[in-house]
Amino acid sequence: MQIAPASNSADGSATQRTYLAIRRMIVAGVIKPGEKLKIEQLRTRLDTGASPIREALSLLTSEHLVTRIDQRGFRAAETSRKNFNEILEMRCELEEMALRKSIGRATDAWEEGVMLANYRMVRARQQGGEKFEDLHKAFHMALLANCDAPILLQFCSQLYDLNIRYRYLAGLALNYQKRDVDTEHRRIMECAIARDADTASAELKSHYRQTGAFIAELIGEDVSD
Amino acid sequence: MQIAPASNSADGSATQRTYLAIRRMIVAGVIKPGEKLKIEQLRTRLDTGASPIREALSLLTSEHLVTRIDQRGFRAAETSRKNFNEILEMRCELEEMALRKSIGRATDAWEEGVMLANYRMVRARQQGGEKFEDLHKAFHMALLANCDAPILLQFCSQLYDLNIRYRYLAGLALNYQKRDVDTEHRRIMECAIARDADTASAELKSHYRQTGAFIAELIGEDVSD
DNA sequence: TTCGCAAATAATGTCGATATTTTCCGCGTA
DNA sequence: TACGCGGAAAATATCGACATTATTTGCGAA
Repeated sequence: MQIAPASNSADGSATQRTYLAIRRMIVAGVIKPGEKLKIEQLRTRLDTGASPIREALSLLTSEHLVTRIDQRGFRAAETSRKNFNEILEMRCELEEMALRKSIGRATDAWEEGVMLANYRMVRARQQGGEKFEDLHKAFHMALLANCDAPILLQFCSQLYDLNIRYRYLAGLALNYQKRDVDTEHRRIMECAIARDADTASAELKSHYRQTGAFIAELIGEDVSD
Repeated sequence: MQIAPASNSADGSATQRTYLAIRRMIVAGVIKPGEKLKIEQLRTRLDTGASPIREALSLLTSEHLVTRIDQRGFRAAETSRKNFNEILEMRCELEEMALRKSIGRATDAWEEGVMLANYRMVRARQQGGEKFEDLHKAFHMALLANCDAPILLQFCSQLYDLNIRYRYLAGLALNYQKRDVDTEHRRIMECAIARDADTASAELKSHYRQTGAFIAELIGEDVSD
């Protein structure tokens, strides 16, 4: 098995770097919901021209992290409880689909990939580095990676980022330690590797909904849904 | 009820126009799968600068209509039977979700919107204009429009375009007349308006799968899935 | 003839400048 | 004081030009 290195972020074109940088800032809450994204401002901040920024923002618009109003520029997407609920629900539906497919086509290589991703994630938490969140996503994506449905996979990835944004905004990277999240992850992984799609799906959704319920409370905002 | 005009395509920024123009060309098969999309070429063809084209292509990349290889430019996305099957399946799943939500929240205004969209679509076919395909999409989207889940709706819209591309490539805008598609549409609409979510979903999926099976055959290509 | 290397060609990606549009501010009027 | 109308300032969107990278072409050697 070819072990992939832990993704370099310094490579690639200016557009790619800019895209990743802005996305990171929005997801991590450095840029707040609704905040204006001025080209000039980003230009100096990221030390690049207008074109890469514009392209990056266009991409982010497709991903619902940025909204665009014609002739009036870009803004970080607004957040709302309703939006959060939709993301959570969609995630449960689509990840279940992907997980079942993944398990249905299980191979040794996939198993190993999941195992490795879990190991890296757990280690990162113990070491307390900043890498944890990326590896957390990598673990969840590794579970789905075998589904052989690129579009579905991309939807899941997108929804993951939208969801994690709320976690950052709620400011509870810490809260994780209270629940025994490592155990939850291990249970999901073990069910998946044991080819038990029903239990794995149930555990996965429960995992998401527990975190989800907690965050939903913190969002304040009365609005209906 | 406010009756919306049948969408102007000449308005908006250069980026918007460019985006719509290129998307239309790819979806309609004027640009073939895998074809190189040279900036210079598009620049003269659409009479605009490089920036709007680049932005438009970035957007289309997110929608799986264009692929990008770093430092090597853009190409129209490849097609394959496997890709088609994924699109079809995703569409059935997601549109069912959206339709059920839409019906669950049914209102008079929504009913009227569906009715109107159907009327316009049927009329366009009879008159044989080029507007039919747009109005066909408008009808299907009208069914889902009430779901109150913007992300889901966008996924459906995206998948619709990906799917219809295969119909164009198979070259059977005509084939439609053989089956009584108007009746299928009417049945779906009537079930939806009658708040019968189960039957409506079943009819909708059957509608897609009938067309889908027909197209899948025409794709040739042996490949596994 | 075929292969590989190197120059020429072409295309991408990026930058800085400009025209157009929006936004902000202050002034005059009811 | 409140309102609306300009005009100034700022920001967006777009263009044309340039640097960098890929691709093709042609030449020489095995």
